[in-house]
Amino acid sequence: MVRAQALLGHTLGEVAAALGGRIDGESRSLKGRAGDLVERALGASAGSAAEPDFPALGIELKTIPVDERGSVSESTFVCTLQLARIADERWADSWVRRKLSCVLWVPVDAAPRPLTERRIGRARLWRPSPDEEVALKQDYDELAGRIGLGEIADLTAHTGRCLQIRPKGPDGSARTTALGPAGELVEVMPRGFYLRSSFTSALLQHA
Amino acid sequence: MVRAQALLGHTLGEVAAALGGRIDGESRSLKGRAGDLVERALGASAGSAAEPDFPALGIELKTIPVDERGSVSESTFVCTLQLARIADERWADSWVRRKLSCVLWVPVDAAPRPLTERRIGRARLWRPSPDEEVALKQDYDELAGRIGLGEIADLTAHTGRCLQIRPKGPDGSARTTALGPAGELVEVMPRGFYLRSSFTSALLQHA
DNA sequence: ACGGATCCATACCTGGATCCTG
DNA sequence: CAGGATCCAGGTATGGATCCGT
Repeated sequence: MVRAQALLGHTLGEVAAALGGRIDGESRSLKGRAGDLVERALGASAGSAAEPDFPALGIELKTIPVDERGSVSESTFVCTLQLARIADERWADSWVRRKLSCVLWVPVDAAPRPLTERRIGRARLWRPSPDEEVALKQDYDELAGRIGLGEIADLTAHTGRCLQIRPKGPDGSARTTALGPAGELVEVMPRGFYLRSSFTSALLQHA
Repeated sequence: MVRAQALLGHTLGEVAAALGGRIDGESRSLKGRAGDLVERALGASAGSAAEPDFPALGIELKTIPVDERGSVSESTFVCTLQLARIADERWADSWVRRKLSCVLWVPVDAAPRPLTERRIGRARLWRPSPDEEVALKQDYDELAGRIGLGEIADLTAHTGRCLQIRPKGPDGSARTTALGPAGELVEVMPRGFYLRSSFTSALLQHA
C-alpha cells in the first residue's frame, strides 16, 4: 500500500522513465501497457498463471480507467471462461470469486491524451462487501446456469447486472469447443467474465 | 521429392541465401537451424503441433547429420514422452509409430565446419520395413512397460536397441510429474524418444 | 562414444486491458 | 454507449536438433 500510494499523482511517463521503459505508439497498441507498468512498479509477479499478482498476500492488482469525476470508463476483465469446468464449479469455488476476493484497484486517468501524460489516482484495497458478493453470486449463478444448459452460443453481454460475459480472444475468428443444448459439441468464440463499469464505479466511491 | 532432390549437393549457406535467411553464430547456437531451413525450403508447415510436417501427405521431415561415409553421427529425436498417456497407449496407436510411419530423411554433412558450408545429401522417403517395425515395437513395448511399472525415474538411455529414452528439456533442472512404483507422484526430468544412430545409419544404407 | 544436458525458433496460451462501429 | 472485436507482452510448450563431459 505504501508503494501504491507513492504512485499517486505521478504520470505513467514518469513511472516508465523511472523503470527504464517506454510507452510509445498508437493508443490501440498500448491497451495493456498501463497494467504491465504498474505491475512492475509495485513488484507484482508479472505473467504468472493461476495465481494472484501478489501470491504471498493473495492480492490481485488491477489498473482501472477513470474520468475526472472518478467514473470508470471501461469494463474490467476478470478471467477467462473455462467451459470445461464451469458446469461443475459453484460460486464458492469459482475462479471469478477467487480473483475478486481481494483486489488492489489503481485508478488511471482515462482522458484522451497520450498515455505518458496520464496520471495515477489513489489506490484502494477492496474486498467485496456482503451486498456486492450477493450481487456477483446472483449474476454468476445465472450465467453459469445458462452455460450448463448449453446456451453458451446465445449468451450475450446483456445478461448480468454487475458481471457479464463478453468475447475474449485475438479476433472474431477465434474458436473454442463447448457443449450445446443437446450435449453436442459446438464451436464458439472464447469468452471472459467482465465487471460492468457501473459496478466498479460504485465500489470505488465506497472504498 | 523433386524439391528434395533439387537440394542435393547445395550448401546450407546457399539455401539460406535463396530463402533470404542467415545462419551465423556459435555452433551450439545453431542446433536446430538446419532442420528449420530445410523445412522452409520444402514448404513444410513449420512448428505445427500434433501433425506431420506435410499434413496432406502424412510425411514427417527430418534432417540427419552424416559423415563422409554416410554414417549417422547423432541420435534422432522422435517425440516427447507423454507420461500421462503412455500407460494406456499401445504401439499400434502410439505417437512414436505415427511419427515414424513415413519419414523424409534429408542427410546433412556433419563435418566440423561452418554450417553455411555443409552440403545436403540425397533425400530418402522411408517407411519402416517389417523387420524395422518389429524392432521398434519391441523397444517401445519394453520402454512403455517399464514406465507403466513406475520405473521412469530409473530408466536410462541404455535401454532399447534402436529406440531409447533420453532427457528432453531446456536444462537439467526441468521437471515434470510422473507416477512412481507405488503409484505416488514423482518429479522427473521430461524425456523424449530417440532413434539410435546405428538404426538410422542402417536404414539410410537400405533406402 | 554416448548418455545426459542443453540451445534456438515459433506457436500457443494467459494475463494485461481498451478499441470502435452500428 | 456498450457489446462485440481486438491488440501487446511474456511465459510455456513443442518441434527443430546437437553439444560435451566422463
